[in-house]
Amino acid sequence: MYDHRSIEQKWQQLWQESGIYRTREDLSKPKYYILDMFPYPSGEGLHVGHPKGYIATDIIARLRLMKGYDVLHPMGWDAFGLPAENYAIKNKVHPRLAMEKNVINYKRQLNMLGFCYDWEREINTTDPEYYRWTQWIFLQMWKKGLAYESHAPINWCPSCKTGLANEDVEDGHCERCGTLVEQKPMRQWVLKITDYADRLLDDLEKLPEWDPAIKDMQRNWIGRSEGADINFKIKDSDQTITVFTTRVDTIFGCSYVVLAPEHKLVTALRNQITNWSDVEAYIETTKNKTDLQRTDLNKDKTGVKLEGLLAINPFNGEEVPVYVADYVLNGYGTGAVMAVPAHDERDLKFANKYDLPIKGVVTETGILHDSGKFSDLTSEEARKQMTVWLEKEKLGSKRVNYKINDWVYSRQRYWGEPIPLLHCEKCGVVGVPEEQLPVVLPDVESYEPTGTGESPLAAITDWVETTCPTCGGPAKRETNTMPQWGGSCWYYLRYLDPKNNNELVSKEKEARWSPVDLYVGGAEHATRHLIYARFWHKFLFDIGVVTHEEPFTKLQHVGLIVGEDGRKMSKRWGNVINPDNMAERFGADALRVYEMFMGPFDQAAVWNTNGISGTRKFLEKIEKLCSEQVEVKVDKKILSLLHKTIKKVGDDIENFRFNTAVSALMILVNELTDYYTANNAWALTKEDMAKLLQMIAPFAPHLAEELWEKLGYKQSIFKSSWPLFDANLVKDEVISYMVQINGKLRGQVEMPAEASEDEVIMAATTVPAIVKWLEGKEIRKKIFVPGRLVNFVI
RNA sequence: GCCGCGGUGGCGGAACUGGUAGACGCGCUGGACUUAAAAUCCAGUUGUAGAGAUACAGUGCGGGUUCGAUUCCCGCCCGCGGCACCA
Repeated sequence: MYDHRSIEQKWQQLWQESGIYRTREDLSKPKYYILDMFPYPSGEGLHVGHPKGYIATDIIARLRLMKGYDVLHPMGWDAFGLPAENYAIKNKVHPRLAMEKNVINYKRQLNMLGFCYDWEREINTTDPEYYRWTQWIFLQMWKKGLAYESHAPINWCPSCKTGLANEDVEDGHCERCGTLVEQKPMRQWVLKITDYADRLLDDLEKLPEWDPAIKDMQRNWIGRSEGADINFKIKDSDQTITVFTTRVDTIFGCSYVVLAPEHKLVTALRNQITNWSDVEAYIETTKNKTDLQRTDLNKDKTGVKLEGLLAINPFNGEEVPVYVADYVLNGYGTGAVMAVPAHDERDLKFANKYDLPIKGVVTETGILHDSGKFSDLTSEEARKQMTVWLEKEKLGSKRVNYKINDWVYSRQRYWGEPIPLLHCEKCGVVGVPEEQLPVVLPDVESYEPTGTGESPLAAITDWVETTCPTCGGPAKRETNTMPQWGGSCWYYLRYLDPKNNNELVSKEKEARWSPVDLYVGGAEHATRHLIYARFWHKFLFDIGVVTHEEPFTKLQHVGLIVGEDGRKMSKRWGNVINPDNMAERFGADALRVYEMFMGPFDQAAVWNTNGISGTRKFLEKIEKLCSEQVEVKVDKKILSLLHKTIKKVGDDIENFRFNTAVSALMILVNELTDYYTANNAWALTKEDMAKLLQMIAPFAPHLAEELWEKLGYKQSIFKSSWPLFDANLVKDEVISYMVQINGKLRGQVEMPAEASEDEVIMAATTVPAIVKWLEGKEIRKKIFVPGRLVNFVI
């Protein structure tokens, strides 16, 4: 039984005093930038699931340190956001105070687990010296026309009283509080992420070391689809309905055209529509539906025919009726579709309900018929030729559409970065001059959201009212703030040069450390933070601030740790396991090893407190084995096992197979312990026992340091070089061949590694267990796999 | 509906490019030590039959390829995650 409390405290203090984990900026060494997704410091503190990813990066960082890299492994706080603000409203304290308290607690917990962060580079998104640059980047985007003011309806959370981005809505509900989201027209700032949609999609191909699951989620979210815009002239009118379709090839089966209820043409054609009151009533009812009601797939399709209107199919001149129906979304494509009930499920439902013609034009084998001169072509070929024809006749054009929408970037809340813009009566919207940044978030009387479309900042008259830097006349500050996701879009760059007062990162530091070599975090960020950060990074590349097009070379997602009841750890279920208790009872080292041993890193794992006692026992064994130097009687087999283990542990760590690395170490320690018990001697020399400790060190740094010191080493184990394996010792001298009869294992035979095929087969036929099976049988085939097996087919 | 991931003992999970299925750990059973318990140590632990050697079955289900399949192919079932009236 070792005293983990004193050992862990001792080494944490020594590490802090020596500054051993400070990044050296040693240009003679190769760089390695390893990053965790920085946490939001919540009031509850860490639960046992949070550090899983941090443990993994800590292990890899320590391995790389020992392998001679200049390692950058920083940590910081993503500290703007709603929970701190809601806490502030409830308790009438400044959110900054709650946040500062939480940060202290988080930092204590992280240090308790022995992480090797370089705390001199700590950043906090709520620090004006930090968000000065968040505002600066926003300003550059605004100058390039990538930030624009919009009045379109957006997602509005009536409980949080703020607008939300599409990414913040889950299943029609507010991602933060679960309230049903409404559509509300509102003035807002929007970032034109759609301008980067193509690059965000195409450049995923340049990221071979990204988790494929995350890449797929991003592809899905961007949702590129290729098709064509097609113009349908309206009979007896100079207006045209442009529809978007990915299936031009089915156009000869088009039996009607549909407009979204919000489509501009509906009101523009009002005078020609003879049943306007019906149409108006329909539009009114859709307006009152929530998005969730509108997009419910199971609901009946509804719509109203626009009497008096006929649209002309440009391919065959056919006149088809026009409907308005809310199954067509105004926000996607052109807000109008051509309906082909024979080849589209949704159109079919609608056609059946309103008794519209259903005309098939493509066979099951994908060949067109009844399609004029395009008949007999394949769908694919027809799409090409028909699009060419459209462009030649000027009746339409090729078109690419995306599901991703521009990023609604303003929030009507207090605890966020002020948007650095002014509204001047004469000059319109004016950017705050760069030398006046940061626009510091002022203190307010009440943090309560107003619900008026303005943030609580609007109440501070002497902050809001200012002068226009362009004309010197009166101007008002923008009172909306940035969303939670703003500060995290670029934080990985600030770690490179956290105290730079002149630029967000210097050219030298950027060139030295960019891009991030390894980034680890939760998959829930796939379509938010990870898309936003790539978007900002590409923008920064375009304006020459960074030198790479992608910020993160390798991305690995971490699997959740769920409670012992199989549910997500939450106060609500009372299944939260606190790392403080676990570290107190079993030690930080045992907790670290356990979390890595639980299972595959990227898969969800169920917490089991019994399991941690197993890794504690493992560490006890090592402690017993290594704390006292004894006589050495070298055992060749165990020496070979040591070298195999060195190879395996090194490979496994780099490939996120921590569970099998730990298992390999357990096997080695078990062998050494058994030998020690039987012979009262080490099976390995002191130098080789030290190699065992070096392998343990990334996983259990405190115990490894302690035992390393006991073996007589004066410098930290993390200043030593990662052991190399001897390829000759990894190879087996004697191979145990399995002998099969008809593919079934019937015996084994030990042969020297250099034995020939004939020798092995010879030996195999004489194994008693095999002789029995071969007796009186004819061997039809002999299969020999070098180093593995012999199989007799009889 | 579309995309992705997964299904192996009582449990978490191993198994390299098709080659000993169940490593390692937890739990459980029996034993040693102890007045007793905890801790520790030893033995066992997929199922069926058998005292045992051993035999047969066995990696979600049904087929296939192969000397040999958890691994490859075809067709399903179930679970998880993402997207979704996206035309």
